[in-house]
Amino acid sequence: MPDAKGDNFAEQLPKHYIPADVEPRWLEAWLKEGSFRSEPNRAKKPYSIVIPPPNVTGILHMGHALNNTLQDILVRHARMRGFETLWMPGTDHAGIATQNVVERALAEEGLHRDTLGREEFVKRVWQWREKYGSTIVTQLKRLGCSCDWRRERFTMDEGLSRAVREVFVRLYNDGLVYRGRRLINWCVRCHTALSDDEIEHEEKQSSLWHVRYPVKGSKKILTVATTRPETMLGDTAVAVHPDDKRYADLVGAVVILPVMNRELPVIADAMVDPAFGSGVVKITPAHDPNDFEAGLRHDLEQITVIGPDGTMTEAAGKYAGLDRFRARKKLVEELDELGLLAKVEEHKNSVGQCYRCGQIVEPFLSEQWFVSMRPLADKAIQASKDGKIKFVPGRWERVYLSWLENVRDWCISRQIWWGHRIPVWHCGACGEMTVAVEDPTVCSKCGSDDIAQDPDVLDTWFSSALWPFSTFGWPEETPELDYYYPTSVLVTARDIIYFWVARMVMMGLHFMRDIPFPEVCINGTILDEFGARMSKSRENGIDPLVMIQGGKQRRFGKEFAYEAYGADAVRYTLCTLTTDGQDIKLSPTRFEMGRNFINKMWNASRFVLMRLSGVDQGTGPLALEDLDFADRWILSGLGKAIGEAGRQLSGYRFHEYAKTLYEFAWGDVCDWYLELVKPRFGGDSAAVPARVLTWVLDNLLRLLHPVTPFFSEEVWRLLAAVAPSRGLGVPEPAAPLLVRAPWPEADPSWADAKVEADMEQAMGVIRAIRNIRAKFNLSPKARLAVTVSAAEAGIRDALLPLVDMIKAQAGAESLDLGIDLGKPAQSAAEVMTGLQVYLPLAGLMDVDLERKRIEKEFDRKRDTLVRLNEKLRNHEFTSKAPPEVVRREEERKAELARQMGELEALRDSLAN
RNA sequence: GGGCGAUUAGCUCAGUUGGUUGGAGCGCUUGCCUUACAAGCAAGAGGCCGCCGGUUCGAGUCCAGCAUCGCCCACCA
Repeated sequence: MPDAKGDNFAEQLPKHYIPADVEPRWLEAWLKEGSFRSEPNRAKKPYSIVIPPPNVTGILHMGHALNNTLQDILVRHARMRGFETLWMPGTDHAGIATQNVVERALAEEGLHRDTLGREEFVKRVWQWREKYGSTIVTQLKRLGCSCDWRRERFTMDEGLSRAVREVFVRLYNDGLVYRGRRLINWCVRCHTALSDDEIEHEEKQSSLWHVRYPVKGSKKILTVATTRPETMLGDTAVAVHPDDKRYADLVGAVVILPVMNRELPVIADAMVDPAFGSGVVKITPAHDPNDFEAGLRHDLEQITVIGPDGTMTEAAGKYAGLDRFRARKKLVEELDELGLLAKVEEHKNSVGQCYRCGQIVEPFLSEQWFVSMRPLADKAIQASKDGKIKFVPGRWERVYLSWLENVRDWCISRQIWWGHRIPVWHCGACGEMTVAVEDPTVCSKCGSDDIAQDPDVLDTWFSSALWPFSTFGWPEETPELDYYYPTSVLVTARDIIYFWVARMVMMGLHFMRDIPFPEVCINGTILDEFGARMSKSRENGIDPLVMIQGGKQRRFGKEFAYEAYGADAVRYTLCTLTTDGQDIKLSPTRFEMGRNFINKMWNASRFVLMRLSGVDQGTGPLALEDLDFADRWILSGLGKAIGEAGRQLSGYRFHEYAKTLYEFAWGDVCDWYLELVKPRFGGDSAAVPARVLTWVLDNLLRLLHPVTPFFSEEVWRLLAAVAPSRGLGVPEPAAPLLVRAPWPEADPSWADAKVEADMEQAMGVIRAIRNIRAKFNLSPKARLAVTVSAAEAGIRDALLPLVDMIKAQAGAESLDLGIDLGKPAQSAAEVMTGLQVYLPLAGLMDVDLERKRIEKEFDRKRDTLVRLNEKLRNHEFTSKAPPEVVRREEERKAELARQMGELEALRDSLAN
């Protein structure tokens, strides 16, 4: 660790902040000190967050960076506020995603899971996880995430697996888990069932084929419209609307299914929309959800013509063995040749695709396990309606509710190998199912030992749904579960409101009899600089690690090199961009903003450290009278900033929090206070400004810590070397580590509206002088004689004690302050609220330029005055607007008139 | 088909409960290597707040409609 000793150590500090020299060091130190550890502690209030567990296959992307930065800000803030704070980390086994990744890796070695066998394959996945599964965890640490890493969990851990089994068995016993032969979504590539939520719908241009079905024993033809002709091979009926007069006589008749020459009954069912197509629908119970239902109503046969691998089955006759899309093409050709293709229309329809591999999914009839959602969902709806769960922004509550209100039963069985095996054993002897938490050895009914465990595994989201309590040891009644549940808030992205948030609420309410979190903070989605989602195929992603550590990155077909902005800069930038859950258009250059801010803070800190070394700050309390005007002003600002920062964080207004710090730190402290304090470090007057400066920096670091933990911790350490004890009262030793230091509190006595107003006035004068300097291109070194003419005594008196300060900041040799002082000859002027500033420019002034400037100013004010006069003459306004508004406008009018008078006089004086 | 979000400076975005003269960062212009910082300092230019109505003494802000873009949902044979 770089030395922080010796009087001039601060001068040795680099002029640019170098995150790479700082961040890894603190990472290690915090972990070594156990700074993020948490234990149940009855003496303190708990604050807990469970991390949205990233997939073990995952590598950190910008969405993670944003989501986890926000969580870390909340967690660090809570920790500093004195809560017993736990951020619970972990990863998700991500069944299908991980299986796919490992299958691809095996394919590179020429291996396939089927040749390895289930046991060996699962072993390989575990090995893969051992090797690569901690990648994202390391990356989260690098980002600065202050999780209690000792407690890291994995959804396939022993404990969590136990929770999964327990939940399954209890739900089964409650009648909320059941098995059934249903039409589910089937991915022909992943070879598994999927839940409705795992399907992504995409609108595609397709065709609507009209096919002629001859009526048996008649010359009549029924024309049927379909978007999926290949499924007609599995038709078991055609249907018309019961009230459709066109076909009333045909109900009960029989049609001949083309190609297959199967006889199909014509049935009447209200599901048919007579206005669509010909008003006749083919019924394919095994390949369409509507038809499936209709098939049940009419007791129709279910013929599966498309198999699990996406090829046609034996039931498809001569099309057996053909890929489903080839079969479609050939079948359409055959129908055309037979003269049975009435017409083909353009048609848009949405096609369901697997969210993991993108393959078009098939409705597929099979035996699956389901969770009965209605009773669980109703509780989750009630929790929200009772206000027990609040969404931020609130609009997401409706999204959550509409899903719950329309939710259908959840297909939870997956025909893959990586995941929680369903705890059900089928008896070969009697067919009974034994559902048990512990592996049984014999059938629960007949006692036979000829039992085999169900081959299916559970949907990944089944175990994720238990995350807020399974991670704390449920079903055991652990101290953690008791202490940290419910958690304090959930921070996540909107695309998993259904998958995850709603299901956690359902499971939490059912098994813990309490909500898992009272608030759900939904952060925006990170998009590229053109507003597109980041994806590998678009090559538009921005790697957070590259932004943090620097390096090369391919984007849009080109390779770019980036400097190391540092984790703090990435965090700060993301924080400022987070406004009310809006999506974020991001480009790599945005991180310069965070880098610049931290660099500015670094240099301000260097300045303070350099000034402080060797200064005796004293040991007694400072009285307000001891303080300079500038000290009073910055303390007043500090108090406001502390209040603001805390309020904004409590309301999840991350952007406002960052902005508050930016304005106070860069605007007030750097641009003004540091400049004001400089002259006071010359002689022996340094004790007071040193104390205040130390205190301001101390507080600022604490305010910054949640968002820029590394930088602030580093400066905290450096500050301790020159000012181990701090405070405006009797100085007290600072906390050894900032990460555990208390969140600042504002002393109400700091607030001083008069000081702030006077400072505002003085700043105006300083800016006016600088403005004139710039306008007339005066050398920065030119020492000027300034005249400030106040309109009234109050203004003069307020400025009187600040004359030296104004002179110093504006670079004035002299400053003549008085009431209604005339304009010195050949001077430029600035007319401001309550006063004029004059600057003599003998020989330097361009009279025409100055006249134009004055006239422009005058015209602008006149226009305003005209509008203001109209407003004030309007009786509606003066009678209806609140009196203080009217009064304010009256005052404004008077001031405007005064300023116009001054401008007029100025213009006239120019003529002379 | 239903719902949600967005539309404000050249770009990316803030804008609290309606109330003086609508802000920031980047970019741009001018001048500065001023002993914390050129990743900086100082000064400045740049806005019919998407369009059209309405409510109101007063609308970027509230209401209705329209347009454009984006997202989500939906059993759209």
